[in-house]
Amino acid sequence: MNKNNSMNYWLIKSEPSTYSIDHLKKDKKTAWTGVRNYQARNTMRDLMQVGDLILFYHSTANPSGVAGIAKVASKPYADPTQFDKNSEYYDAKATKERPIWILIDVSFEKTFKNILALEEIKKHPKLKNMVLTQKGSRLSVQPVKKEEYQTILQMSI
DNA sequence: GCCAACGTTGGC
DNA sequence: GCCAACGTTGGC
Repeated sequence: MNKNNSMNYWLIKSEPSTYSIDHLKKDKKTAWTGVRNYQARNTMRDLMQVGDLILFYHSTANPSGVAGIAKVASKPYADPTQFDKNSEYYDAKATKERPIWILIDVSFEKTFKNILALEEIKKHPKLKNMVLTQKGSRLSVQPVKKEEYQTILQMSI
């Protein structure tokens, strides 16, 4: 567990055709279901803390980019879809006693006036080392440095 | 639609 | 434990 009380920053990806920032705005809060990657799971389980701020990223979109801000709204708990036989995220190896997939709730914070396109993010010298802009990076839940977060916010105005 | 890069699976 | 094959992600 992360014992340090300072705020951390994150980025989560979603395809807007499946779940966009507008969906989150309408729902106000949602369980971030369906993450089936261990590294992303570990980030949600071990590192994210209630109140941390999250860049909400639209992938496979026109354009792809950061669409707004969300917030960590719960402690980690078992992703209910792993137990649901009718869900595309069902995992036969998971049990209630030993869940495999852990998630957090995310709540809506704000939508950017304009999507901050990946192209713009890649151009900015301060964002060269973001996990997002690394070649081949596919992580759907990833850490963002405070400086990177602040740079993104400034660019979004 | 293409395809590079990545993570996972499973044979050995 | 290695690594080829496969499925997925996600930019373009």
